[in-house]
Amino acid sequence: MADIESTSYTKQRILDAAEALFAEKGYKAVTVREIVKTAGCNIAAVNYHFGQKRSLYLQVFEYRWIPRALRVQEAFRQNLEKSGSVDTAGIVRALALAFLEGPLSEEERIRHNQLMARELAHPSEAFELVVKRVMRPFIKEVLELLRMSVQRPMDEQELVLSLLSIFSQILYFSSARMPVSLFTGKRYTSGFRERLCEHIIAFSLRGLGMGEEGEEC
Amino acid sequence: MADIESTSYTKQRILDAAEALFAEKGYKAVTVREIVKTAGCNIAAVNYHFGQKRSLYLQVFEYRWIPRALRVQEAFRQNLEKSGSVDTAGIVRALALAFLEGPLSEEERIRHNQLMARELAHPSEAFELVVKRVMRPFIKEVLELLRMSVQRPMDEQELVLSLLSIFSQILYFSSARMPVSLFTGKRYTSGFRERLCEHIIAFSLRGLGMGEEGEEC
DNA sequence: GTCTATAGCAGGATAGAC
DNA sequence: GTCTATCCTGCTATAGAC
Repeated sequence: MADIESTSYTKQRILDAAEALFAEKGYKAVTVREIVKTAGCNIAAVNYHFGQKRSLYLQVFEYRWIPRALRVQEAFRQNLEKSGSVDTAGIVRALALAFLEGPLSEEERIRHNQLMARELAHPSEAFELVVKRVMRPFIKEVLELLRMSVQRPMDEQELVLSLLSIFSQILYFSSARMPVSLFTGKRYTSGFRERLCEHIIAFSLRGLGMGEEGEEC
Repeated sequence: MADIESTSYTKQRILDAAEALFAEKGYKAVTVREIVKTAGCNIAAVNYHFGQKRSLYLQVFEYRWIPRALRVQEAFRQNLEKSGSVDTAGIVRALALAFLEGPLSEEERIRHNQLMARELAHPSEAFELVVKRVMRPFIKEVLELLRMSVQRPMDEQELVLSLLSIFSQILYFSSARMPVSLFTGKRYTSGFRERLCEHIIAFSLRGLGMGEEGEEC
């Protein structure tokens, strides 16, 4: 991540274009021609910088997705620190805020979550990388925090499943925007996003068996 | 749906093969050649029966996905009837059971949910059809039931969002099997599926603000 | 490091025999 | 209604000039 920033500007443009297109349409549905057209360069540039389409896809994760995921994790830690007390409510709120309002622009967040939703549904080599470098350490970290804070008796498996329930909502509400808009009758304005965030926090906290506590965003 | 059963056997085989492949790989990633190879027929048969690839995709929804979704809805109603009292716990349980253990074979259910997950992430004309004929009426039906049964004061929007939270978990736990297995350390045996089902029911019931009630599957 | 040109192949779709 | 044979487009990937 340090050296890639010093490399060719064209390479950066290709990575950006590729990520946006892969997120929107999926690997197979995107053509290299489309990518270079968006990036404003020639088709041979992809081969020069990445060798082949597949390795471009993997490097999108390596140099774009993973660093961004680490920024989200860092935001979670900062949210937690700001909230002072490390209780369950604080953890869930810090999680939801980091993933739904966090350090990413709205566009970046959609791209980020869609790319992940695609890998979840159809894991590839990229997924292994993400599990190892991002998900496994983060899940471990959050589980440890939750384990200490949760009051109600709860075995390890229930804790893991509850965390996955929380992630499932975060992913759903940020990936499946169309059905959410359809059934709530609301467009994704910033006010509505805050409302969604509050809902996920409240629903999940109760789901974890914590009564109502702080409710402001 | 009545007349399609009387049509050519080849047409049925193509629909079956196409659905399985579209669910697994997505529209663009599947080739017509692959479909006819799986269906054991010739490539010209697709053109004869469906005109073009796109309309084959749409007819998969028309003649396979939608009828199956209606069977799941019917299972929900029967679950509800069996449970006797129409309280919130009964509704949530009937929902989760219909979608996660319901009338579909394990294979059918994965296919069904993956196809939906794909449409959610990238809605096409098929999604409009599904919204109109399946989702909108069903959401309306379940919302009405919930509205009558929920005790705690809850506005209409909160009710809709809570229902979506429940669906998000159902979809996640049946589509994202790999990460779920990874982080729980469990394979998707029938015992584990029951455990997941119980988790979703318990988490969602608490999420809706109902305390613990019946807990057997 | 970026381009043009092109090889080589796989895809969707169709014509026409049976 | 199902087949074989074929058209043509658009894809990835590379060779080679600049």
